[in-house]
Amino acid sequence: MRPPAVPEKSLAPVEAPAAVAASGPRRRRKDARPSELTAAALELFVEKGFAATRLDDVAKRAGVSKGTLYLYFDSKEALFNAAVEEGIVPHMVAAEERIADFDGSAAELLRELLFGWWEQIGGTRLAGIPKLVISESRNFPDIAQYYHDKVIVRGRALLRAALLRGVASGEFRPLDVETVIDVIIAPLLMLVIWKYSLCFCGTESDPQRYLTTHFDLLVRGLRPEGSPLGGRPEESPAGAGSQGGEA
Amino acid sequence: MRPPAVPEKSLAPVEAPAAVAASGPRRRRKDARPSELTAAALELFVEKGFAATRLDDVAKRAGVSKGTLYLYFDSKEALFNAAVEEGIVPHMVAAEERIADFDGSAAELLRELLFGWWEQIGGTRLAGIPKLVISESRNFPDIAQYYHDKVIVRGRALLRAALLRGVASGEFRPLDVETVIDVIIAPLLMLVIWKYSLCFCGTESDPQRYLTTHFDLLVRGLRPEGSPLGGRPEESPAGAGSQGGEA
DNA sequence: ACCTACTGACTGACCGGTCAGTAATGTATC
DNA sequence: GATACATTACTGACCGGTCAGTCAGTAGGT
Repeated sequence: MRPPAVPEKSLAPVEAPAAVAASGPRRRRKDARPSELTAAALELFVEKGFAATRLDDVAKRAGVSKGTLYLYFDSKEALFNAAVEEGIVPHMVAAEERIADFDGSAAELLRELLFGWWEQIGGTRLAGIPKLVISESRNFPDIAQYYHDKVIVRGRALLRAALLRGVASGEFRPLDVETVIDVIIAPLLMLVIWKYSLCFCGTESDPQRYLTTHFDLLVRGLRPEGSPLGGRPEESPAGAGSQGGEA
Repeated sequence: MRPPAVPEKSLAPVEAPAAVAASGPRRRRKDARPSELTAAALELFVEKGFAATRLDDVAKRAGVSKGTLYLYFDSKEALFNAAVEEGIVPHMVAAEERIADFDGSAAELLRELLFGWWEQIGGTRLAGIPKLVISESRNFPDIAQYYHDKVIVRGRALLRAALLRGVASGEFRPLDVETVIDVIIAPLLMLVIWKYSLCFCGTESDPQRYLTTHFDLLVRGLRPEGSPLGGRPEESPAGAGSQGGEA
């Protein structure tokens, strides 16, 4: 009836269980399993979306069977929650700690936030999470709410602190702070969304230049009327190597 | 066997066939059907995503049965394509025409592009399309490619023209034009994505202020060193009513 | 021998897609 | 203006494949 040997080798030629391959024959991994599963799930959810991701594929990518998945998670949705949560929270905490004891100008703090975000989130595989949340938030409002509370609110707080510091010191002009925060965040999100959605489209200017241009436009736009470009001297005209891109 | 009168009234209590309701008993609508169906499909695809949208629901919302749907479209994917295409192309053409015979400063042209986009796309139900494309592009690369060719490329061309005009006239400093385009577009896309994904989260600063802040930051960031704020006098400090928003 | 992590065949619901049938409308004939 | 036939827009029960979730059973560890 069914092939006796070669249990699942014939299928899954591409997505071999990368995370697990070298860990002995197979069994006895109760402690490591959940994170292996959430990691595999996160990849596939980002890639295909929630509804189009099959749990068989998640299990296969983690190197186990679907049954095992249900030993650790009650449902597909629970797995989804766990994958998002596990991916996010530790990094938010880390970011807050890094920023807490930062001393420097407001522009430098802003720069640290932007490029630090790229180092820790935007440039890693975690960058798929925003796209995932955006895609699925209508179907999973609680995920969106969780993401909002645990990521958006806290991220905005970090930016708000930097902006208010700049305004207080006179480094920035008076601002509609909350709206400026939106305008700062948007290009960051688009950067990762682009990467996970339309990346193939050729127009792939490198993120460093993109971030630099964004930061440069920003500090020029924020400083008071007639004020010179402050900050470190070594990053002088920044962002614009005159005519960089593909015209 | 089936209820003779009240053909499908009992179902669909919420999503009544709004577009069709008042058009006589029901039949003989061959010409109007396709656009009714694509409109219903677009709404549901935006709302739930492609995979999670059921064709029964699309048909129900358009006030017909699923069978009828297959008289006009070969498959779910064909419906998806048609919905996206029908929603987009006419508006791109219109935008290009409106811009073609625009005379004014580069900043004014930029302003026209931003706010015109909001009038024609961002503020309408078409705004759901970018979210849809982003969510599904991995699963439907041809849709993404189509969107890229017919919307992104042409939209970028409009912005490019405005920026190059400004650089040529000295109104803007020399720029990494392509990257600046990215930075201009990103907040626009995020505005509509936000609306269709995380809108419930309370932080709903109105789009007009958001666009104004974005535009204001932009022209300040783009103008050459030491240049005064040009453009119309009546929009003087713009974007920042000092401390507008919440907190 | 017992435990326990794990398996994978199974099921039941769901949904894309089909098609035989139905009811309006149009048209021909008287 | 009525009756019969033809056409066409549409219906909804049905089918087959897919997949989330289950559970009796297996195999490694102790």
